[in-house]
Amino acid sequence: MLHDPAQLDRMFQALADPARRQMVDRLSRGPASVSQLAEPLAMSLSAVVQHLNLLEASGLVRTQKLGRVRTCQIEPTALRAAEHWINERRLAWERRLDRLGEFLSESKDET
Amino acid sequence: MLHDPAQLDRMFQALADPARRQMVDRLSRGPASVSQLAEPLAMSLSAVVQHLNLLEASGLVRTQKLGRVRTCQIEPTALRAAEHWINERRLAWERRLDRLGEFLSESKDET
DNA sequence: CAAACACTGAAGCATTCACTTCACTATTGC
DNA sequence: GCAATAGTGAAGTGAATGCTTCAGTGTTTG
Repeated sequence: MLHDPAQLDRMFQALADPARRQMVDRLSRGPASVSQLAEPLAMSLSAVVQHLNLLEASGLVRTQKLGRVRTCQIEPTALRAAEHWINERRLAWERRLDRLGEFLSESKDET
Repeated sequence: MLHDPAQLDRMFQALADPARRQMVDRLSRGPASVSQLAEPLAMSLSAVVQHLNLLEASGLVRTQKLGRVRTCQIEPTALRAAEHWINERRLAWERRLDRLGEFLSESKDET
């Protein structure tokens, strides 16, 4: 399920930028062309393309060009990998807390 | 559930660095002091403290100082917020795919 | 009390980032 | 074929990042 650490790195790096997250957000509602992605963003088309290339390199977005328009869509597997990383750490922590809680209430029973 | 966009920004920013993710990973297995966090990392203590301060500002980690040692632990609510952001986008995309699939198989039925 | 310990903070420095502009290449529509 | 469209690529710039070193500050411990 894509546990390549370098890939994970590029993914979190990609998600770190607000403009890129906004692009992912837009794409989560359906595919879009580069100019459509650019439209709500207060920056040049060129800047958007640079962000997009990063998103593609990170695996979060896939694009294909038909004629002169590049259509972009979300790659859910990559999103799932990032989600999974966070989830595992959080669960590890929470399981630890649970065990600690049990331990405390048990040792309370033993006078 | 902490939807402050600036906070989300700081969180993803914090997760973007491999050293900081390694620190979070370590903390998911239980609390640690600054020097314990620093131990596996190939950088100065000072650098680690700088990362740690970022992690704390992002809300991902909480610390408290007793005597001369600062003990750090994970703040699972923050992790959950990041997880949630990703999850929502992924689900939106997947629901869209599902609807599309239904639509296609339905229109196949109508000759 | 002195030395060791566990950080903390400021300054500096090299690299990376997020842009910009401008020039350029394919497509498409008239 | 020519103009408009959709995007690409390279170079440059200023700000942000990720370190380093070094000089502290409190806190324990022998």
